[in-house]
Amino acid sequence: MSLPGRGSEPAPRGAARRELILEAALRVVGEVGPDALTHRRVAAEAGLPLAATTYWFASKADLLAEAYGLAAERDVARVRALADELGDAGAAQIAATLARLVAAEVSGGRTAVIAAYALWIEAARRPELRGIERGWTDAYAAVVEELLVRAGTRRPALDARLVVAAIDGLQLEQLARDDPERAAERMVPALERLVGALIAG
Amino acid sequence: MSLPGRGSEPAPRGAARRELILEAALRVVGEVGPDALTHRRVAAEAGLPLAATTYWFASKADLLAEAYGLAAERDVARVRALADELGDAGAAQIAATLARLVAAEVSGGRTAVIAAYALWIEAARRPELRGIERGWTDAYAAVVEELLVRAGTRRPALDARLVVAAIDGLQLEQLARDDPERAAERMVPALERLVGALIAG
DNA sequence: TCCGGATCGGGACGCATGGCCCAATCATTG
DNA sequence: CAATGATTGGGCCATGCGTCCCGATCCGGA
Repeated sequence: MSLPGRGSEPAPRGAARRELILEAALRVVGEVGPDALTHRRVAAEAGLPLAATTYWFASKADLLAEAYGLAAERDVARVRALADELGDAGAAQIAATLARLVAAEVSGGRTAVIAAYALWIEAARRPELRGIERGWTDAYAAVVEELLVRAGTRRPALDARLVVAAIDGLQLEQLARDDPERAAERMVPALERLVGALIAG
Repeated sequence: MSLPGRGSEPAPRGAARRELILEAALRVVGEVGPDALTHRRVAAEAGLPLAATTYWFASKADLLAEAYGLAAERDVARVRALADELGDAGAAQIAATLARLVAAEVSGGRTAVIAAYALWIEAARRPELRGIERGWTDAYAAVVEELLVRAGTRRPALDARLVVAAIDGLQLEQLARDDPERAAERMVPALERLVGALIAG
């Protein structure tokens, strides 16, 4: 999304602001919702003057789309890092580690997770956002597929989609619970069961 | 939610309005989002005067909660009816039928499905709504569990949760696509694979 | 038939908030 | 030490909201 070019300039004074604003936007989306994404609120959340948001983003739609892309980028990077770490672990290991990652997101980064799904819903309503969502989901699935191949699946693509779908459903389930700290103990067995069954079959 | 007592009175003039308003509210939530749930908009959507919504519902929170309950009630009724129809079908049959049902929802009742997930997200933000969501998910899972037991699962509760999670994730995936009419052909193989693997293992 | 409470309808007030825009200010460069 | 572009502050105007109010209408019981 805003990847190309980053790092070339040392982010003088403005570019850093840009990211500050995007992060504030994600926080607002997570805490209140996309409809609350007003210039004023985002600026306040970022601790910046009102004009800062209108200055850096042409429209609210731009701001939303870029924030969406940033969230996707970061999330995919997180799984990819985990996949690289995992090396050639077994099925159970993979499932448990993956489950612990997503459970940690739901416990610790609750707002970010809520923002992710809120944006997903928004993409369902606005076609121009769907590309971002599909990119996110596909990239995520690609990493999972890689893991499942190492574990020995016979239907890599299909199984990866299933695992990703299950992760999303389980995360959603956890979001409606009051004890996020127990997310891991609920998700680990579920994913172990799922991956185990898929590998076996 | 509004189950008890329904059917006893023939829904005079007011009670019908009440439901009309709730349906309009769900439509608004699906099309625009929960933040757009204002008296004016809901009244307009229902084709009723502004005063109608304030008359029948004390607050927006009440309206939202009752609409949420209604959506849950109807959705669960739909799966239950399907489960009753299915009788003692095999695993593949169960998976395919279930997949076709949820695919049909995403194709035909897109707005309602979006509303369902939008409300779910809202429940993640507001603890007072979480009970409704858990009731919905649990009731749904109970029906699925019944089906899976008939199919011969060894881990009914866990597998039911997994199937429900996968359904949610897959529905969400479909919502971000532009060709909802193909939802069935994407969901049927996935659920068949999932249920097959779970039964086998 | 008549009555009183329930129900319905339209409108007006006051308030909060949003996007937009412009003039003032600041920082860096040449 | 200008000059140019980045940045900020704040005001303007429109929109939309919740709430309240009062009169019209309906309906079942006395």
